[in-house]
Amino acid sequence: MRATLKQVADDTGLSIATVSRALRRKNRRYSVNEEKIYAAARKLGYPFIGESDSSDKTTIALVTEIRQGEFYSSLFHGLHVATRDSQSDIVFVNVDGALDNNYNWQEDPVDYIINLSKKYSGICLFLPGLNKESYAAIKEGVGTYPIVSLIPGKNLKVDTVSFDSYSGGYMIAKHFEEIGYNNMGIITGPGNVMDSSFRKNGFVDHINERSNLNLLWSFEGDFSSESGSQAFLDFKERGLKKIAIFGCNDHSCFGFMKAANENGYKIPEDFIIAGYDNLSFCESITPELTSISTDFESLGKRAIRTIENMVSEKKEIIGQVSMIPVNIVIRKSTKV
Amino acid sequence: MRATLKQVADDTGLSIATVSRALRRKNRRYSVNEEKIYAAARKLGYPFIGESDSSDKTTIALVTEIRQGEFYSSLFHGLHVATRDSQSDIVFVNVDGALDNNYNWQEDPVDYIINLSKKYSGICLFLPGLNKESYAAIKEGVGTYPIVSLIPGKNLKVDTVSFDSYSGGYMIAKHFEEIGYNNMGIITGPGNVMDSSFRKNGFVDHINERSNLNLLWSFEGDFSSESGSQAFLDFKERGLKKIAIFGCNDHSCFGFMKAANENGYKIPEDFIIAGYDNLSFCESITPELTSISTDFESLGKRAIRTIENMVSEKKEIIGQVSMIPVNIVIRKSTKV
DNA sequence: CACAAAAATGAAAAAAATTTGCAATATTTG
DNA sequence: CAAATATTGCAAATTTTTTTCATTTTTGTG
Repeated sequence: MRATLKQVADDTGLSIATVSRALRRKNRRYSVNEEKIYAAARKLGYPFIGESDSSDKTTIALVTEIRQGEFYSSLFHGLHVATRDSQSDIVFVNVDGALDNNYNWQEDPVDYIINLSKKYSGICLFLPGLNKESYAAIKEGVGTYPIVSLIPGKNLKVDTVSFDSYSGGYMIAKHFEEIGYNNMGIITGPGNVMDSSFRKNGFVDHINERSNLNLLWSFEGDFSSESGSQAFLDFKERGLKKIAIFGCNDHSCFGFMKAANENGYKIPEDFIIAGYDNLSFCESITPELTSISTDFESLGKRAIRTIENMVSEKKEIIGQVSMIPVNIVIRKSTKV
Repeated sequence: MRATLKQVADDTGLSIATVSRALRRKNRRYSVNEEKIYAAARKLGYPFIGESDSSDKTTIALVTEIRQGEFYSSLFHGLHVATRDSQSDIVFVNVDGALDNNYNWQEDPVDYIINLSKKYSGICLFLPGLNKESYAAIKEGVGTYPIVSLIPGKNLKVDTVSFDSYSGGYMIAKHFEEIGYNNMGIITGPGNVMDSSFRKNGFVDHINERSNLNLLWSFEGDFSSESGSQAFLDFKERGLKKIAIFGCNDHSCFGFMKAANENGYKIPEDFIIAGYDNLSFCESITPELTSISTDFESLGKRAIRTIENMVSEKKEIIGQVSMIPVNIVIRKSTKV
């Protein structure tokens, strides 16, 4: 039910007239009753002047499961900065407790997301592990409403703006080749996370394209530092040396490097290694870690521009994909 | 001006009646006109059913300058988790571009924050570097409205919920003493950031309390990894050895340790070191870094409970301070 | 402490906004 | 292609909000 002045009046014990006057007044006076009225109006959801975010700015929601780690800050920061010279504001919305530690969904957030479309002018989804069926259901639910996923996927029904993870993996393999390594290894990420697969595929595909390159070792990790340490134990057990290792994210590499260091291995003598994400810690570790850097501001700008275009044009072209290029930052961990 | 159906009708070119029916319909039909109506209603800020956040949940705004780094993710995550078993929802609001790199304010966000009080039921401020006068102006502007600062300060006019940073610094000094170090050093943070001063004061005060303890070295840093490296150069130049160093945040320590490592210094043989924040990298560095761990979930819970109490009780006790205890996590960097 | 001026309040009238009944069109379905 | 269904605009009916006016409360001053 829509909130009316009468409800606010009943809630505060004041008359409708008083409430009306207080809420429509231009400058607040911060008297006890006025505060009471404001509080009740907020509680009951009564729309009052000054509530609307001024101007013609549209509001875009970034829907994500807020987790810890530098990565999420970078994402928020990038999107936030991207709004500075655009017509849009951005709000961060959490899909609560929906992902477990293995990046699988516990509860289906489809209905929740569909409902958000009533409130905001556009939606950016950043939900790794959300499956194809859920995307389809969301698209079905919102119709031509502007919605963009920031996670790469195959044949998704929604538009996608994401980093060119495939090229990232590819660039690492190419870099390894250029500095003279033919034998390579990989620590993969969670199999159900699309982004992780793309990174891996780009790397593996370049190796397969060249007859002189070999993938000698592969370890299935989960993006955690611990899995990097486990990867090292496996690596050590197999007696591998002198190979070039691609860790599908920086954290895996940190765990791997630390375990290697504790076991007396030396970089680049015993192996070289490169990661993905270019976290700030890449520069704080010894040797500094080569990594793929992603520009969240570009990602944010493109995502917001895509949504703004959808708002104004209402074209029905589904499944458009925008790739944001990534860069390789070469540091000492791959300097021979 | 408050938005009316007529405005939405004019904007869409449909009649008032049609707009009324579309917006009050229970299940959406996603026809072209209906989408048009929804879009216009959102744009003009017309309040429609399904827009209000259901239930009786109050919405609390966390006002911060979104920056990169694990720290901010932890803060968001902690506050988000804290809302799970409370009556409140939380929204993250950015005060745009207001802090420069030296943690000084460029534009005064006071008016903006005061305006937010119309929209949300309570406000958490996390704005390091905001000065006393600004806090006073905000308090003046919002009256008895529930507002809490998450940054410690001296004699602030607003309630504060913050980590017990002073004790954190104190605990480090005590730990150093217990493991047999009498000579100590400190890398401080930005002088205008209160939290940084408290950490330092706790550390220094413990040293001053004991006649056998000496503060041999102090370096003024700015919380960055680079300043940690600079600190090392200064440390090396002075020929100091065998002292216990407190870096006022983990990043300073990372920079310091890396520079030390590159210069052939060994930990714990040449010095021992402890940081503050307990970032995940503390476990990825060799040796693992002793640090003060802060529980953002507790901070969030307390902050939210404080605001909820203020909403319901409306008591006028200003300047209450809640301290959230911190813990020392002892790792190899201080194991002798 | 009395007294005037200013501000706040509620009841009810006036104005404005929203919903609904109805008939005319448009679209879909068999 | 006709029947059924859905959409739309106009105008009447209803609901909500604002304003007017009289009364009460608060504030400021001698």
